[in-house]
Amino acid sequence: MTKKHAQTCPIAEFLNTFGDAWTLLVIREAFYGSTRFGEFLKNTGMAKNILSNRLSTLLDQGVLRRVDIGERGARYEYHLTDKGESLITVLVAINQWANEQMLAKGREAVNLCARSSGRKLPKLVPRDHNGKELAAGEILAKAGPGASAAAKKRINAIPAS
Amino acid sequence: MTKKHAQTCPIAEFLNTFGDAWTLLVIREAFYGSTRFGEFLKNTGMAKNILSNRLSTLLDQGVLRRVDIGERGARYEYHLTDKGESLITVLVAINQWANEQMLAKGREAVNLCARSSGRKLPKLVPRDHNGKELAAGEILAKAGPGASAAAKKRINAIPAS
DNA sequence: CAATTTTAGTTGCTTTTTACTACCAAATAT
DNA sequence: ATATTTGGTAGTAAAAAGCAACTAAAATTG
Repeated sequence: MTKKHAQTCPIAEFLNTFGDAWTLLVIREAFYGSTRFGEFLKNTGMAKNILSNRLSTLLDQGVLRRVDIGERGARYEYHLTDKGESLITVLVAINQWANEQMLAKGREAVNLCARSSGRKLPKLVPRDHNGKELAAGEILAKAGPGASAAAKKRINAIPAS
Repeated sequence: MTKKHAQTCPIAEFLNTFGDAWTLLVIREAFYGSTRFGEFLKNTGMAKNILSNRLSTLLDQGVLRRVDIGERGARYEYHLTDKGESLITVLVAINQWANEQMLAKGREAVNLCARSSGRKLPKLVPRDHNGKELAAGEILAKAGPGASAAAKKRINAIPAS
């Protein structure tokens, strides 16, 4: 990414770190259990310098942490932090969406399942406080306390219905 | 993005279309109600040629559709298709994650709310079939019918516990 | 309806990023 | 002690992003 988004918007903020072709694949691999540089390399197929660069920013962002496992010197493993583990919801949402919308019916590539039961996870759906499913049109963005003046203006320009 | 991921993995598949700094911002804007080229341009801050390129691929992917609103000739609006609208879950997941993990406490920039009640959406969480919340470690990836041989091998290499 | 302005791009150029290959130092294995 | 693996860095060519200028068609306006 050549320039950072200046917008104070969670989506833009997210894209500043994850808005490229590889970073989420590294996260996927971390969830799959990869910890070593070479594992990430092999399982994603990315170039070494790109992986090196992405690992750095993920460390900087506190999404991964580096553990020294060297017996007679430095040798590292990369592990998800709590912040990183909390990305599971995003990964599940993307996995389910792409399985359903990008792959042919009955041709899901990877299903996420509960370890205990082995059953496929039920589909994540936005709901209101009463548990009622919400369609996209029933959801409204509201500026929060951290929104910039520009963001507030933009958000408030959205018709309330 | 300079090369497409070859992996048959929903995350990789998703990244082939959305793995860049701008595409999800265009989707965000579509949810916020932008429909015209100029609106997307102004509200995202992206370059014209990049927007043009991204709109094309989103049309190709069936995420957006183009509606001719010209009175005496062609003039277009871009609208989310059903496929596009179903991205709402991904957007909600990202919005909630970034609000919580990337912005300072109490400094949320944009909260997604139910239109009917005005209340903030409850946090999306992966659950099992009984509605029990699942931590990242309680979720397991399983190869589906569409997985390539390589993907199957990779997925099956993940320890079942 | 003629002239002006706006919209929605496209084109060409420069800068930045990616992809690829070669190289290297430290850690580990033999 | 030597060989091999691991985890990078450096250099370079190709691709993509960013930016400004240009354009054609549509909409507005007088």
